[in-house]
Amino acid sequence: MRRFALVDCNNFYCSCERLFRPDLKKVPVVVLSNNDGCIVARSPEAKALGIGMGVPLFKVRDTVKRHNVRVFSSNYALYGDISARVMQTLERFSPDLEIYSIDEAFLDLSGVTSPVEYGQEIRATVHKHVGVPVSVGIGPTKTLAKLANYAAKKFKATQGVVDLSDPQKRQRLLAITPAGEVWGVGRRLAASLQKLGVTTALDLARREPRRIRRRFSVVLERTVRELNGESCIGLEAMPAAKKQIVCSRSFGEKLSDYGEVRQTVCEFAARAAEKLRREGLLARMVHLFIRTSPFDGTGPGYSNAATGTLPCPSADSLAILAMVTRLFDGIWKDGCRYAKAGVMLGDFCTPDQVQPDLFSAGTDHDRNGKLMQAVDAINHSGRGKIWFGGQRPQKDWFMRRAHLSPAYTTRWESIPEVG
DNA sequence: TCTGGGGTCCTAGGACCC
DNA sequence: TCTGGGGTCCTAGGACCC
Repeated sequence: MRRFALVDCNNFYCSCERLFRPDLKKVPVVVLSNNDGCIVARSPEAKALGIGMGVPLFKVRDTVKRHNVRVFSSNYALYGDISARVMQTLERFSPDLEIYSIDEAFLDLSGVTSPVEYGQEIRATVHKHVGVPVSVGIGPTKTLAKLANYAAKKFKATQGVVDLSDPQKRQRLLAITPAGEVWGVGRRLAASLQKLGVTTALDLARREPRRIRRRFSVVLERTVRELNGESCIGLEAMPAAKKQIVCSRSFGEKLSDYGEVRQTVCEFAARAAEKLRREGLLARMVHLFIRTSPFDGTGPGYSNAATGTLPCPSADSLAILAMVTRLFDGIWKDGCRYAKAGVMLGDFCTPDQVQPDLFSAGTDHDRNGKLMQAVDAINHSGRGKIWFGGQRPQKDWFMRRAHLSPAYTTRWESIPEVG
């Protein structure tokens, strides 16, 4: 029988912050989204205080103050590095591993004879080598492994490992799990299902897959089958090639000045182009959007976007910047308080798939490839040493990060000392 | 005062083809 | 009265995930 495990770090960002701060054990900790906007991770103590996931910080200020909740800005340099260490450790436990997100991975455990003990070993090893707590869910399908992981986190008695290979055990858990907790069932679907009298995961599992397909979609049909132990979603050990790259951000403060917003979108364009080159891809499609805040009652609301096609697929910052400034002039409107903008690249191909322009000598990629390599190499050692005309070098106001922890593992100056 | 960012997949409908 | 059938490609929008 096939057997999948889902290994998921517990409150990952909070656990990372605690790694070098033993004094934060047992106290409530939260981590914020970009711009210090919303709460995106909570320690168990913070959850117990009733602080919800995704809640804007300003709405829980009182609770934070009253219970001395420790607040951190998101520190992706730290989380990315810790994540890589966790994944490296997991690789020892299965040759087939799919890194599903920054804090979770699916493992193929098909040959393993005592999965629960194996799960415990995984937990202990990650804790010893990296120091963050993980939970392990095991099942014959990915959806069931996900559900097992949910149970492993929710019920203390499981000691962080749950195996749902046994159908009876499976049924007992499904019966007490709300349908909305199932992987692939979001808020909207949960509400629609409710109307059909489907409230628990077991209700969903007992529906006729064909009818679910007709009423909803093939995606939900697969979910139903997976809940019944029929594996429909395989392990993807090779990360799929990206289909789009986005660089977008809310501004640290509202901007109304043409020049300032223009510089900012150029900055996004340059970052997106950098990501594109790191993937080794060329883009044909360039998309730009700007908008005011939907929560801002003080000015006129405005949101607009434009898409352009490059004459020749490119990863050249200069070509992409030129396109973005052209698009920008097409959608700019005076007198608005802009809150957010973003650049999206898409319609990718690889350099060997490019059809060169009949009337020009070589592509942008040929002409500027070396220049881009040099720029990336220089900027790699610390952001913002070289930038293009129009682009805005990063400034303090660009993003609020008032509660940032040190980059303990990725900057020499920030390595903790033991006295 | 203060509300994240980066992705994927599926479906329906229109344009167009023979 | 009554005007086909089968197919592809593209886009926008919706839903989901972390």
